[in-house]
Amino acid sequence: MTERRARGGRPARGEPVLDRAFRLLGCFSPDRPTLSLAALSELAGLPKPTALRLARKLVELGALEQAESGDYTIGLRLLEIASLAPRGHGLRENALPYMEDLLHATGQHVLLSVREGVAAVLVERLSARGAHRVGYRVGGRMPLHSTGNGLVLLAFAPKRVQEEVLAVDWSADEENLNGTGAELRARLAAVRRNRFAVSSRRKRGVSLTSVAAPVVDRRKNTIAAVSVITGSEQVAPATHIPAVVAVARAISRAAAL
Amino acid sequence: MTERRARGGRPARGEPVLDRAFRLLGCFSPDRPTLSLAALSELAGLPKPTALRLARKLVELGALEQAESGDYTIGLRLLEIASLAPRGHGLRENALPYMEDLLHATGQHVLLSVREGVAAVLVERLSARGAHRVGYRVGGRMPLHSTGNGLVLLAFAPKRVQEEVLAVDWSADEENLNGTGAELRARLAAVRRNRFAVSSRRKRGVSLTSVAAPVVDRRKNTIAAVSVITGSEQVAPATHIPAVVAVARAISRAAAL
DNA sequence: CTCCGTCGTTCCACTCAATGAAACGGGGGC
DNA sequence: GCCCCCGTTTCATTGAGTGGAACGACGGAG
Repeated sequence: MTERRARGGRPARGEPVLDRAFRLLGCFSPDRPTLSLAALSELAGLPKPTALRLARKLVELGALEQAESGDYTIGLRLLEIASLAPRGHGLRENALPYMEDLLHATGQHVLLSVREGVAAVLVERLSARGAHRVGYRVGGRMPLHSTGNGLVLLAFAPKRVQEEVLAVDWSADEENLNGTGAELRARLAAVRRNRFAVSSRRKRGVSLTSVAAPVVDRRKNTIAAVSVITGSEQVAPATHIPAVVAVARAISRAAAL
Repeated sequence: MTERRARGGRPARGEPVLDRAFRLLGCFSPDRPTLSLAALSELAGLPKPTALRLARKLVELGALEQAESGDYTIGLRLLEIASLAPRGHGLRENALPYMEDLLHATGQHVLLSVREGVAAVLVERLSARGAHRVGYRVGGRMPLHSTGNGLVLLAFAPKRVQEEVLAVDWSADEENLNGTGAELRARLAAVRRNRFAVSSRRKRGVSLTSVAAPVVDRRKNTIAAVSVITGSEQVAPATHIPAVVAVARAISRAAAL
């Protein structure tokens, strides 16, 4: 009689818990640093009870934190763990003093980034007092084809990665002033020859110029890139090339230990 | 005939996957930034096949990375996610310029930390050229009872937390020069009254003095602590009190936005 | 005041994703 | 040759994970 309908039961195609958990974590972004349960469940595409259960466990583990309002935030535990990433804080630790030198000697911003797939991830940023506000955020991603750091990382990346980036037509990218296809290819060759890159890009009207150089490990593999960013109205960017190259070498030596 | 023995089957008491995954991540430490599968399985107390399966999934998700040697490392993806923690990089972003001022104006190291349970977690550290090497690592933990930052965070923490710390007998702690029980209690009262803390501790023979002050939010809740660390042979630490207090207020204002 | 929408939450019958003992192949030391 | 430890694959077993439904609380609109 009591016509019992199937209640719950597994999802059509089961998806590993870990994938879902990291999808939850991935829902946060600079624009959305805090999220309600409903938003989380919506963004991650998970049923509410599932999102709740996962979020609670993540809070218990310290990966998330919960404000009094009930909204969720990324937790400190993740920072503790992430600070052990050799390509992150490990690298940063060695590079920081040299980056400070570079900041005082040159431009408005000094950036340190590493390649992750077909993007550059910003590991550290130092900014001079009263520098132009830039959109670059530590932990954020930037394109490989239209930034100084990106060009360096791309030029010394495996062929496979280069082809993947070159296959895309970037001509619609407003910020990109580095050309596409053959043009970009020539640029990369130049970067390999000179062992530095100079690149301009347009950001909300103003054009910014970056000078970048590779950081290498013992075996001369490029592991990161340092760059100085200056506004176009400043002194000729070429002035900074020797300083950037020198600092990149210094960091390479410090990181080789 | 083919005497089939039960193969595998669930563990005696099933343990959530997420707990295990984070246990794996928690196995890494400053001394052990890279781990082999065997080490991972050993440290996390997981059967080898289970450790392998989890580690592989974490690599797929970017939470771990694998060197050519096969050893595992913390991955960059975690840094990307962690950089969205409001109490981590969010706070840091606002504090950094003021911390630089403080560094140039005063001591050897400038520290920014927040409380996580009964420990202080270091969110940022700036060090002067040629400063004493200190064991403090960004992302690392320090005790609440024996550091300047710790005392500030403890003094303004909920009663519950204070009692938990006070209940422990710290007299065996070699580094602690702040006393225990009633002594420590009096110290905390003083910190609340003065709104700054001065604390010394012994580190490998040399004694270091830190001057710390609270960073507060709009509602005057203490959310972090800034401190300057100087070697004992330097100028009187008290000299730095006004600077530290002023910078703490500046950061409070900047973080209130 | 009532109504309605949305939010976080609990319940629980249903399964498949997760499990780990066993067995395997390969490399390094002795 | 032998042994030992490493990472890996296999597969019978089962409880951890699941989500539709239902609930109480809050708040804004009527």
